[in-house]
Amino acid sequence: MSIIDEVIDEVNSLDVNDLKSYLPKKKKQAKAEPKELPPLDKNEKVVLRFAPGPSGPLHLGHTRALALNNYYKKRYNGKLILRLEDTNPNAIDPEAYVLISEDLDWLGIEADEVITQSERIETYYEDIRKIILKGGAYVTKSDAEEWRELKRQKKAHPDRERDPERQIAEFDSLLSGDNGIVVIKTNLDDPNPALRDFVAFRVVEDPHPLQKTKYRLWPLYNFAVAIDDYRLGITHVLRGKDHLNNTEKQKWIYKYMDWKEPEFIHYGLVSIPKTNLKTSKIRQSISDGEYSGWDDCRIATIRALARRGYSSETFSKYWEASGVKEVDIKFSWQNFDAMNKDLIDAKSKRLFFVSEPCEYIFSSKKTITKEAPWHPDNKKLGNRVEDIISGSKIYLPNADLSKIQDTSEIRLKNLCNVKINGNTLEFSGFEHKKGIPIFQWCSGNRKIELYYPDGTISQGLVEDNIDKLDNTVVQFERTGFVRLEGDKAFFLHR
RNA sequence: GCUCCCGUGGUGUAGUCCGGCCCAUCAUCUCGGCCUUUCGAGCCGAAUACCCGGGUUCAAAUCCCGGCGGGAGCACCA
Repeated sequence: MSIIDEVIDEVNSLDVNDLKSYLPKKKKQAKAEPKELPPLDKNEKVVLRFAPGPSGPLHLGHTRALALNNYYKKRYNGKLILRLEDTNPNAIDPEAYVLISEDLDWLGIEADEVITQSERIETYYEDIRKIILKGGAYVTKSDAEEWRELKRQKKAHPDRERDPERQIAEFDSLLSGDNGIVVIKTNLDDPNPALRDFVAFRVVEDPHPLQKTKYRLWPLYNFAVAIDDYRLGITHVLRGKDHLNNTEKQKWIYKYMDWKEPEFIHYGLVSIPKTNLKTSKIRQSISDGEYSGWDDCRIATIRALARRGYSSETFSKYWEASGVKEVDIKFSWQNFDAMNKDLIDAKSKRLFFVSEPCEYIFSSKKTITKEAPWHPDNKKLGNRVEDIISGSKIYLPNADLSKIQDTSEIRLKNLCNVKINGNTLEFSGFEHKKGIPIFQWCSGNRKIELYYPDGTISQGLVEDNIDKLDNTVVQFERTGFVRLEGDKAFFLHR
């Protein structure tokens, strides 16, 4: 009998309960401490940047780059530069320069420096001259399609081979009125067609919102970015995977200039479901009158989310938890909302909200006092108190009424029991009875409109004492968290 | 089509570099139970994952090969 059979027999003979003692022990959990994002390679002061195009205010999609860059800035006591990339005169909303700064302020992110690319055009001119002189760039006035077709075939355009002095002369002619482009030479044999020779400058005659007609030759994205990242001392470029090819292009500029490259980190793409983030589309809908503005509660701009009552801290928490991996991820409103709820729950006061109110008259021998806590757990917030005299109007939510009999006894939450008799609510005691339906109610006629992000609007009544809660986040019990704004309330989440 | 990146529960994430302490972490969601003057929160419990197939190895989420799947780029936009 082999040793294996012996062991099998022995094990089979054991009692089930004895066997349990052989199960591996559950390891006790190691740590509840929040996990950290991976460290950065660093030998020097960390300098990061956030670089949006000023085409509109910031939206949810921008907050990942912002949160991650700001995280590392704080972790390494580094520096964060806000760089406004306004080198396409046709794609600029002049208001965006201010809107973006406001959005950063609201998020609680402080840029140590603000740079506007359109103020740095001379720098770009100087550096491209150097690259041309080194033979790293050329000017062509050829037809765009012809030039592109040659690239597709991995062939050099004749203009590519001219000597640097000639290229400089051509460059000057672009500054003084000719049409053409400046191209960075890369490897024409590159198997990736996206990486063969890319345009560094082009002519745009349209006036720039800030520089007006001062310039006509404008740098394109990859050129301006590479120059600025170096000139501004950026040590770590942290951005989305969609920039993978751009990184390869930008490296050519570092190579020609003989510059040390920053560390490039690319995180995966985020898809944000059921959310329109396209600035141009939102702008169109605003001008069509469909949306009330950049802060319409149906869109996912920072200002709209702020108006709904999200805490700015939620954004950084969410993105830090999502990490910097190159996997593409799906944004989860559910997880995001759960994090936000964690932050606001303990400090949000509770209010009754009565939708589709039905009017009743309260009847009792004496005045009854409502004494309801502002928060069920956080007793420090105290109570809201209200005297209800016989003959007062009481409003009850229609949806709840439809579930009960006309003559039922119900409990008015935090007040007393009543019997429904026609349109009268007759006092029937204070005793807490099990199983009796409990109703939220309102005595006043304070109307409020509740706006949901899906566009629906619910009409209802709210407790009278909301004035001092204007512009704060409260919880309408059983409905969800909302932010109050005058006679409107914006739905945040459950 | 070409080039590049990436595949762990419904979702996000830890572990992958340096194979074993991983019958796989944490959060959220879902479902029970407790508590509660409805909701929420809290507490207790349950369910759910290593894309597939080969290989290497005593041992594979982890290393190798091949599939499959997802995403991005191929602009005189950013």
